[in-house]
Amino acid sequence: MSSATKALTLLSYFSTARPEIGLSQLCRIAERDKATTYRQLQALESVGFIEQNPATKQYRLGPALMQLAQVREATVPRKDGAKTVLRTLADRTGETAHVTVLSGTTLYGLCECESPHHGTRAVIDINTFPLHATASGVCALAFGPSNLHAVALENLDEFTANTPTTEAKLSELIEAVRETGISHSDQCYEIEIQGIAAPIFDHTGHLAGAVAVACVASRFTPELAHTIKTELLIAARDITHNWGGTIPRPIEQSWAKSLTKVTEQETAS
Amino acid sequence: MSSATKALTLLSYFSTARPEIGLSQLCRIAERDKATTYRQLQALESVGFIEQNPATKQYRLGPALMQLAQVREATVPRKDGAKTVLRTLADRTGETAHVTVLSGTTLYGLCECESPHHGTRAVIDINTFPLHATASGVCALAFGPSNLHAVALENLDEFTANTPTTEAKLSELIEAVRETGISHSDQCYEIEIQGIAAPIFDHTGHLAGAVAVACVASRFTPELAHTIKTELLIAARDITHNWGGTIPRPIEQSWAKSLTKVTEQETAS
DNA sequence: AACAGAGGTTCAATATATGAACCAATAGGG
DNA sequence: CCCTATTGGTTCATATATTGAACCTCTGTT
Repeated sequence: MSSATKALTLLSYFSTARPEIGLSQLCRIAERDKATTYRQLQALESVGFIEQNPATKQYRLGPALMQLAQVREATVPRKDGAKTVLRTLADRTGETAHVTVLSGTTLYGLCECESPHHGTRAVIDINTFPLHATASGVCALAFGPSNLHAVALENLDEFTANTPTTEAKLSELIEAVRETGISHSDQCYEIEIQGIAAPIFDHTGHLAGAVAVACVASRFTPELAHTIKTELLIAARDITHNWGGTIPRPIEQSWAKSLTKVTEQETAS
Repeated sequence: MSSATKALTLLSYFSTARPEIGLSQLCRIAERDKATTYRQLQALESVGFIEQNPATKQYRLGPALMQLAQVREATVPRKDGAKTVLRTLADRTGETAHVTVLSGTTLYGLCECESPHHGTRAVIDINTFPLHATASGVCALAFGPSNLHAVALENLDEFTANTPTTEAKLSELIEAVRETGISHSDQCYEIEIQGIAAPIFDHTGHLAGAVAVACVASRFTPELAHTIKTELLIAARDITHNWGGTIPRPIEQSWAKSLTKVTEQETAS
């Protein structure tokens, strides 16, 4: 881990829940030395990545991030192309929808949209999604570059009793997703949360990310699952299109198959 | 300069004009060693600040910036509170409007809005504003913390023939701004561009940034200047309000005085 | 086939990061 | 009013991570 990486990592401790952090506090959270941390904060401040609240002496994220994010979005317009679709998805399903983007071997959260339909709802409060324990992650494993597999196996943390912590279990999940084109995580990351995800592709035909719905488990019924899957596929197509990509033929075929199957089950019951 | 700072500085070479940069190209632009630059890019990529376009192998800004910017805006909502005001300002003046924020001793560009009224228009393509050579910068010097002065004097680059490059000339400008509450830069940074700026304050009563209009010099008339000043003061009040601050009494008084003076001049001519 | 340019890698030299201990200032408690 | 426990910030010898010239490998051009 380079010193630059270590300094940058400090930024990840800031969140909407904890927007300002003091020096000592940050040292405790990050389990770092005070002198080092202080100097790293100075370095970050000098380039505008953080700034110090003059009143409290606490640190918070800085203005340079706004510019860079603007350039990023102008370069790779992901957020704009996802936001409206996400809102529709959240609205039609009544559950929290979110989009992740794959960069290298890491799956980053891009955008989240909660539905106002229910009082209780899932809140997505993670920055990087564990590949093995989330619907979006397994989706990436199923359709993303093959080197993701090794990365996933290196980190099989057990978040809940349902988390797949063995290669066998994970491969089984991945195989199922490859067949249906839709990923389903039954409380693998968080208890009480069911996740369903579909892949998004870029103009090169590679996996660009995933769109997912996080559903409170107690509300989860076969009917809702069907609605979510239907809407999810629409959203995945729309976002893929907005990002300038196209859904690969095999994926579209597996989607067609799995949706009719679901419908048959529905009508049978 | 710490190694982290050096790595972070690489990010500033990315812009909407040059969104993707290859390794060799970046080395030339930044005048850096290839091996070092490569490792720094790796470090930046590992934390999602940049990513490599798999097709071209070129680097571009990464997705982690989007999240951080989101947290920053949730923490210190600057952009939202400026955008609509800026649009109105650009619309009513017919010129390009922009907002800068002061962080430490650096003045960062936050947001820009061009007016569609004219074919030729000013484009704000800088990230950090020189304190001595821009209307916003002199505004910050006039009403910001006193330590800015020393920073400004350390860097009196001559951009045009009009740029104030001596302490005396700069002090003269600052004094004028302190009296009128409005800063005017007559082609100090870029030839053919007139800048007019007004200060913005935060809830602690300290200077938070500036709002400015960049006007193509050939269109600049006393009438337009008057319009710009009038609208600028409205914008400064609105943004200050949106950022939870208030305009200090003395500033409001100097504004009242300088606007009536301008009006007198207008009517006299 | 030879060449030029790209991205990426190696290793010794050395500049840079590190952290225990230390200061100064502030806030609360007895 | 002193004592203690915080805080943010600083110092300096030590040791570790950064550096860059030279090198490799691959790709497209002449």
